Amino acid sequence: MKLNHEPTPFQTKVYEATSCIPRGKVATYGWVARQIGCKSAQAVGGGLRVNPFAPKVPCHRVVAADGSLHGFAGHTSGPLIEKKRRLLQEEGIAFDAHERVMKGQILRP
DNA sequence: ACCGTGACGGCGA
DNA sequence: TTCGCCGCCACGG
Repeated sequence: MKLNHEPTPFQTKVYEATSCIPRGKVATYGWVARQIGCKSAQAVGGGLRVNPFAPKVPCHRVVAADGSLHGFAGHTSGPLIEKKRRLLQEEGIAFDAHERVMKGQILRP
């Protein structure tokens, strides 16, 4: 039985690429977009926003190009975002005084 | 089929 | 360095 709507082919690609992000590192929306051959990072974000596999797919390892955290589990702000940062720290990701992931931890194309 | 919206990215001031 | 504007792609109504 289908408890939720099935993701589109595009979304499946996004989830797959996101799953490829190794633990202890993070990737940018643009990076994921490039992996799936998409020129719009915003489209990737739009897909993760409705991601029904929230903790299953390491979407918390996807950050903005400048290293700042945007959304998580459909929330653009709030305690969920803090949780996201917490998860990353637990995985060994280091943040600077600006609450941004250090560039060195970000996967680069 | 069209339009508005959104977890972005890059560049210029 | 920070702020704002525009362009970009996919989805839902």
